[in-house]
Order: sequence, then structure tokens, then C-alpha cells
Amino acid sequence: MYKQLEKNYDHSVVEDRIYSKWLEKNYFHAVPDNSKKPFTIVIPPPNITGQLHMGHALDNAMQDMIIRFRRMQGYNALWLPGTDHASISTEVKIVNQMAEEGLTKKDIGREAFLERAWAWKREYGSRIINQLKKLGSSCDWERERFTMDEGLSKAVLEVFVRLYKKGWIYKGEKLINWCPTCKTTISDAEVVHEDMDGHFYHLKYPIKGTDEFLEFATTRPETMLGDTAIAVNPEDDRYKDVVGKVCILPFVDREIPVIADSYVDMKFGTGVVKITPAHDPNDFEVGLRHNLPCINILNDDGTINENGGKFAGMDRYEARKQIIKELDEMGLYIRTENIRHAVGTHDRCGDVIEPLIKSQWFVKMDELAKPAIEVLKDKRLEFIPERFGKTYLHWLENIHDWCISRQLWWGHRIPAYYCEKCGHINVSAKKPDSCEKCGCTALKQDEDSLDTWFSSALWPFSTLGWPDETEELKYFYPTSVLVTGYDIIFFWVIRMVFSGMEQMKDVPFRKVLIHGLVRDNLGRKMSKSLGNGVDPLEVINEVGADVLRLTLITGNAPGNDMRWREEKVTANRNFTNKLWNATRFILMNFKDGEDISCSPSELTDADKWILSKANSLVKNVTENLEAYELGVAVQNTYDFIWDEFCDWYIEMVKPRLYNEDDPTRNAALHTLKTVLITALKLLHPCMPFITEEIFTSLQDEEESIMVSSWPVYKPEYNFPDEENAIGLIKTALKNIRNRRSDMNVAPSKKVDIYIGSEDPEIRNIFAKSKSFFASLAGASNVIIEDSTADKGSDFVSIVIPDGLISIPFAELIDIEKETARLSKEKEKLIKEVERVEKKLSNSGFVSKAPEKVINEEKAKGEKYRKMLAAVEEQLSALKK
RNA sequence: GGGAGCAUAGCUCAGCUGGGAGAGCAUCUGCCUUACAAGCAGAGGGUCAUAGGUUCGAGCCCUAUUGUUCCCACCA
Repeated sequence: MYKQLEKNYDHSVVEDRIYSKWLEKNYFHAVPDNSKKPFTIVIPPPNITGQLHMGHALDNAMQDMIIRFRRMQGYNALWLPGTDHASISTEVKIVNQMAEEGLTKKDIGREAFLERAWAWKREYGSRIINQLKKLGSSCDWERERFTMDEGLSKAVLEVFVRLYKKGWIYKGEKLINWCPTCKTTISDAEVVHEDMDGHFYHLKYPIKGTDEFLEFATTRPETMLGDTAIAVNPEDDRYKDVVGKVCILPFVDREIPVIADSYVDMKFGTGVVKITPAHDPNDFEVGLRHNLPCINILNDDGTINENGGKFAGMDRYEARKQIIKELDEMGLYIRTENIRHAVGTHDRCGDVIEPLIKSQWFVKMDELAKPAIEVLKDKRLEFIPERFGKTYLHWLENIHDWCISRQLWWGHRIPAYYCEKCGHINVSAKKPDSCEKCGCTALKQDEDSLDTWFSSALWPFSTLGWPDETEELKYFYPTSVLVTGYDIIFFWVIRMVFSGMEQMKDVPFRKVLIHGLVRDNLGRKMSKSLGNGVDPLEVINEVGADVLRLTLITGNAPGNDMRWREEKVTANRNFTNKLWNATRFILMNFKDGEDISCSPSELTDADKWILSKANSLVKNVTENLEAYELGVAVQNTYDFIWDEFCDWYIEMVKPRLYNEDDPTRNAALHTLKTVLITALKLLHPCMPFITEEIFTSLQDEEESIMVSSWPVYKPEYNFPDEENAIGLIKTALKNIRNRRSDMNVAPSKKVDIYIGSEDPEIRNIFAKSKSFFASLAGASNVIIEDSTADKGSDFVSIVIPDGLISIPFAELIDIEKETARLSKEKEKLIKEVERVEKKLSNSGFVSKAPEKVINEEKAKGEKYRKMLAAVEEQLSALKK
């Protein structure tokens, strides 16, 4: 019946075996069932190019923990997994792969390129999925989705068409962020502003018809080739006269007007700004106000185009140098200032972004943002921790239209078809037979694809079958919680919310649990370039997924970054060892076929104490998990198992186990098993493998802990009296150990221990617990007495609440040392008594503090006064 | 320029709605006590960044300051 455990726990064998079992039993699969409440999590889909890193490990450990907890609680728990096509990341990988073969996208064309991309996906797309399995993730793999699946692609086209028909998707010539390396547009969210060292070039343009010049400064002199005006502030007296005049733009000999616009800051620099509407967002706005032409001077690869005159074909930075050099020769260069300023770069490749004007597709954001703002304000959507809601709101309240077209091939191609005859744009999920305007059949699809986040924005409902009205969609949407890092709130969380509100008319998830970054032991971000990344798969190989998960979950609060420390891994590995050995010990004491059931009346104080503690723990852990305080929940379980259960209860129970005739042996076995199983269940969401392994060894009524029921708090298992009693015993034992250690008494030396108390109930508590003093404090005999009088110089005394412990250590007593110790204790007690008395004589405290607190203080005062009296008696006895 | 976080034992961090400061690691002492030396028992170590305020009571709430980290932002 009972399976004895191996001496050492071997995670490498156990984890794979157990995971296979769970898969075989189909425990992860969830189907709509109206008799149960759903609990849904959709995974943040990792990129198919990705490899599991610590960020994924943390994110998924948290999700698995939550979903396992809810599954055990009886919810119909679905964790829906999948992957993201990651358009730009994947495309770059394929392009690089082709480059090794000497091929370019152009060489092979769109169709063949996509063929290669799909082949790549087939080969590597499941890699990260398999890694998630190593972590123990209980995802419903039957429902695994990919953003470019047929169904999800259908959802993408459907949303595009709907928003277009509503006028919320439009095509327009606007200033966009251009990455010259990736040769595509990117959204505002993908631009990272980095402080870089740069130069501030002071230059001047000649004013036509005068000998005068207008001086200004710029960080990007090459953009002058696209200048179409020069601006000053209308209030600026210095330049009143030049407004309306014309400057001559060198090199291209363009005449540009001097205009007045309040955008110009009079106090900054010379108060003069060159205006390049085609390459600067502010200038673009100024250009609109003043009807200025836009002159694009850049090619897609960042070189100067034909509008740049003699600089055409030159790289942007080369042109910058050359222009400064030539301006200097012309006497138009003044000086260069070194400055540090924010430069927009592409988050993928790091290249400097060039703002330029192109015709692109946009999602109009103002209307979409409104409901997303509302749901946070009325708490239909909540962030944990709350503060991230501010980040979310701030972004939404300042949102710009979202540029969604990308000059990439891997992704969802924009469903817009241009009529070659009349130029009309036909937007339709399927290619129309003919132009809806002129009927012409010559239609050409837009070459661009959609931002990868356009499809992931739909993930919470597209994965459940939308736009079809599936049972799954009706049952599992809205999902319960989204777990993700704070770094993708803008990219993803916000876009899911407004997409869900628009298409489903409800939030995609009710809560967003935000976690921080896993950093290295020095607090640096883990990165490839630094080589400081810790590979979670290596950790799993070395110590197992349970230890990895425990390390990631404990010791940090939601939303905070954490450091990865080897020592913590070791400590947690030791915990699994502790748990394993505790179980091994318990199982060694079980005999096959033995009935260990017992009635409540057979339980001893110690049994009731640990059962009561376990019962409180159930409540505590459940509440913490429900509040998404995962770290606290696990820490409390850890502490309970190690400190209360192993260090105290198991030690207390040993004599009963060793004595086959002990009438309470059964109760001990029963309690050991009951408490351990409870603790295992509480621990299971965090450490699924070892808890399963132990659970199945301890009992064979249930085949898996993961589908067993979550423990519930039972008022009848609340034993405050026994908790107090054992609390007193523990205090006494600790005090005796302390004194023995102080006096260098060898642990092997057994002595008689006298315990005196005037309170018969206290005497009774000690009388029942005599055996603990033998096994845990080196007592040969325990003698209970009804007097707390000092026993004279042959004894060492220990004052405890409600009693006095005396040990015959006459030969070991150092009078001086003992006096010093007692004096110190006396002082401490005097202070305590004074503190309590002061508090209780404070009328404010007595009248305003809750009764419970006041009573606690009174009880403390009583206790300290008694102990003080006892200590004083000891001191005077010692003097004699 | 705007916003947010953090500052608690030598180190890394918990401390959830205010009611006498905790863990792990490290340090020191003693133990191979037949579950575990990856262990057991004991000990030392904190004016909870600073200054005010609210309160009967503040590590926790408010204000300011200092240091530090991060996010957002079109000052040429």
C-alpha cells in the first residue's frame, strides 16, 4: 500500500514521468460546462523565434500557479496556450538565414519567402512550447493557437474590415517612424528614446536682399535639405522685422519664408528654428498651420534622395559631415556644441529612427481609447499592483493614432485591394471579384502586412473562436486574469483592452497581474550582450522545475523586479530535500494494511495544535492566492512545513511513533498524514512535481494531487487552547535549550527538570507534555510541582510565564554570570512593565483603542509583572 | 519637462487594510540525536534614508528633503 521513497529525490526522472502522466490523463483540458464556474487565463503568446528565458519562466510559473490553484478549488480552469508569429523578429531571422545562402527577399519573391518562413515555423515554432512543458505548465495543449492560424487570421481580417467600415482604420500620408535598417515603419510604442551624446550645430542662413543672416541651431543639419521655412516666435521683438522676409537655403537654392509661430521658444538658443515638415513631428504641425510644402529628402535605406541635390545617394551621417564642412567653407557655419539629447531608436535593432512622411494605414484611437479608460476607472479592469493603472491611463489619455502597416511579408497582409483603373480602395476579408466602385476586375492587394500586435490584440477572443459565436467564447470570455510584465502594458495590454471592448463589448480580462523583471545578481538586466543571462532550462536540469518555480515565486512582491541569486536556489533546493525526507520519515513509520483512522477524542494536544495551525494556514494561503499574493502564500507554506511541522511536530511525535504500544500512536500517524497532505496541496500550485510524487506515495485513494480538492478552513479544527498549551511548552523547551547552551551543557547530558506552577491548568499542560522534555530538552525526569519558590543554590532557574523551571546544575553555576544575566532580564522586564503601564494609564489609549488591543496589553502587563517578581526572587536567592 | 518605484540586520529581500521589527544567506557556538550535515540546537546583529505632521499609537498614512532606479515626453 505505502510506497517507500528513494533516499534521494531525483527530479530529472520524476518530473518527466509525472508530466507524461498528467498529459495522458488529460487533466489540462477544459471544456465548457455550465455546472461549473470558469476560470480562464490566456498565455501571453511567446514568439516562435523565442527560447525560454527567466522572464518567461516567471510569467508562466505565476500563471500555472494560479490556474492550478483554481482548478483544485473546483473552477473549470482553462489555460489557453499558443505562440505569436512575431512578424519583424521572425522576418529578420529568415532574412539573415537567407543572407548566409547569398539570397535576398527580392531574389526569391514573396511567395517563396513565406514558404521559407512557414518551414521555419514548423521547425522551431514548437521549441518554446516544449520548454514550457518542462516548466510544468498545465496548459490545455489541445487548444494551442498560433496568431497566423486560419481562425485567428480570419479574426484579424474581420476586425480590419469592421474598423475600416466604421472609419476607424484609414490610410493617410502622415509623419511616421521609419527604421532605415529594417526598412519598415514602426509604431510609437516601438520607438525607445535613448539619451545619446550628440552635437548641436549653430548655423546661419542668408536673408535675401540683405547682408544679414539668421542664426539658428540644429542637431540634424542634413535635414536642412528639406527645410521649407524658418520660424521665430511672433512675440519676439528681435525678429519682428525679418518675419515675412525670405532666406536662401544653401545647396538647393530654395527660397524659404521666415514665419512666426508660437511653437518657437524665444528663450531657447537664438529663438530661431529651421522648419523641416517632412522630417520632424513639430515641424510637420507648423507646416500644416502655414501651408508649407513637405520635401522628403531620405530614401528608405537612410541615404539622401534626389531632393538632396548634390548630396543625393550619400548616407545620412556622411551627408551631415559634408554639409557642415561645406557650410563652413561658405561662412555659414558658426560653431558646434556638445550636447546629450534623447534620440529615438528602434527597440528591435537599435538604429536611429527617421521621422518621415509616407502613406500608411492607421487605427484611429480617440474613440477606441474611451471605453478602455472607462473600464479602469469603474474597476471593471484592475491592475495588481494598482499603480500600473496610472501608467495605463496616462498612455491612453495621450494616445496617437496607431500606425499598423509594416513593409514586411511575414504577417497578415492588409486586406485592401486597389483598383488599377479608378484607384478605389476595396477593403474586404476576401479578394473581391471586381472593384466595388467601377466594376473593374484588375485589383491589386496592398503589399504591406500588419503590425504583429494587431493580431495579438485580439488574442483573448480570437483564440476562443471569434468571430464565430463558439461555446468556448461564450463560456470562457472574459478571461479571469492576465499575467504579464510591466514592459508590455503599452504594446499589448492596452490594445487587448480596447479591442475586446470594441469587438466583444466587454473587458478581455478582469485583472492584470503585473510582475517585474528577473535581473542578475548585481541587479542588471539579463541580456545576450552582457552574457549574464541564466538559462531556466539549465536550472531545471540541475535542480528541477519545482525549485526554479519556488525561487521565482518567493521573496518578491507583485510588480517589483527581482534578482536571481544562486544562494536562493540552493536554499530552495534544500527545502525540497527537507520535504522529501520528512515524507520519507513518515512513510517509514507506516505499516502496510494498518488502519490509521482515529476519532477526534484520541488526538493529543500536540496533534490538535498542528491541525489547528494547518487549518489557519489553509485560510491564510487561500486568501493570499485569491489576492494574487503568490509569494506570501508560498512563503507561509514553506515556513509552516519547515518550522512548525518538521522542526516541532515531527520531533514531538517521535516517541509516540517509536513506541508500538503507545495508545496515541495512531493519532500521531493520522495527524502526520493529514497535515502533510494539506500542506502538499497548498504547495502544489507552486511545486507541482514533488507534491504529486509525494501525494501518490502517501495515499492511493486519489490518483493525482492536481485534480484533488483544495483544502478548506474548518472551524471545528480550530483549537485555540491547544495552540496556547503547545505555545507554552515550546517557550519552556526553548528556554531550557538556551540555558543549556549558555552553560555549555553537552546535549547528551540528561538532567532532572522541575517545573513549578501555582496554576493547576498550567501544571496539567506540562504533565501531559512530559515526554517532550526528555526528547527535546535532555530531561531524564520531569517533576511537576505546585510551588514556584526558589529551590536554592543547587539549581538553575528559568522564569517562564506562569511558572518556574529549575534544573540541578549546581556545579555549573557561575554566580557572577548568573547575577548579570538575571539583572539584565530584570531590567528588560521593568522596561516592559513600564511601557505597558504607561500605555494603560494613557486616557487616549484606553478610550480610543479597540477593546481587544487593550485586553492584550492588560494580559501582557500581568504576565510581565509575574515574571518580574520571579526574577527578583531569583536574584535575592542568589545573593544569599 | 511629467510620472512612478525603491531606501528595513553585513548581503538579497518580505512585512497585505497603522496595534510590541521578520526570512534566506553570511557570522559565531555546540551537536553525525537511526527523515534530512542539503541537517539539528543556540547566539549576536536594525534610531525601518532624513525632517516635520496626522493619530491614543506610524516601518506602514500625509508633506518636504536627499539618494537611487525605471517609465513617459516633439524643445529645435
